[in-house]
Amino acid sequence: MGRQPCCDKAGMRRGAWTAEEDQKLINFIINNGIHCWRLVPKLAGLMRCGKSCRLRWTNYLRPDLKREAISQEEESQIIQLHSRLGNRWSKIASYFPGRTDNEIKNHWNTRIKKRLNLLGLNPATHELINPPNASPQMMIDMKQKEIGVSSEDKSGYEHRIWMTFQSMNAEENRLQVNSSGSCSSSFSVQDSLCPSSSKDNSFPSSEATISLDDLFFYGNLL
DNA sequence: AAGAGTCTCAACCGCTAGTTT
DNA sequence: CAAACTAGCGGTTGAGACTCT
Repeated sequence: MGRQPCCDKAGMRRGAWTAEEDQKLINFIINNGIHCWRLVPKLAGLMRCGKSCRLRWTNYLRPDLKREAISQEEESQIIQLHSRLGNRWSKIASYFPGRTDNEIKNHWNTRIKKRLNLLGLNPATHELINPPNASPQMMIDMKQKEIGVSSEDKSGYEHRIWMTFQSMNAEENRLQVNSSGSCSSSFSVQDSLCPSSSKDNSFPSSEATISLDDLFFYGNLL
């Protein structure tokens, strides 16, 4: 025989929490702390299951939660972390004090994911999906490491996407594209390190536009 | 003004790893 | 050791808000 069930599901309230329920939960946790979620609803006088109380507290009532919208910097960080960690939302959230895994997951699913799709990027892998007119050479010579999309708004805030590549024979490079399609690259690969098979033997140089012109097309879509 | 379509996000569901009996 | 539970996680849903026509 195992332990007692956490709650009797019959008679439990579900759905949106009322202000009164919130206050009961806050008061209880402030006065007693959190020891066992199973007992919280009973002791706090709530007709909710412990799981529901835990979720309400961690995602909404905790006093250390940030209330403001996710910033552009945070969004960039989320994209970078997601490229490394995948959908491990709690792990990603641990890098953002005051943010919850649910909040970051929602932001990803409703905004970032959509934008990556628009850019022709696979949100799961962050890699380009069939870029139009992509140079096969680029795909061979360059291994995409990370890609990010800065947020934009309707008040004319600059759209910006960036990609970090690891050239097969060279150091890491970073390239940024803004919404107008112009490019500010920071390639710093020396000629001697360039693959001999590249078109002009100077690929990718700081002047190289390579076939990332294709990428500018995406920039204009933002 | 109103109906339809879209978006947001709080809350729930189902699963898993670890714990307790 | 097995059964049953807890806490936490990621996926999904749906009500309400918002936007468009």
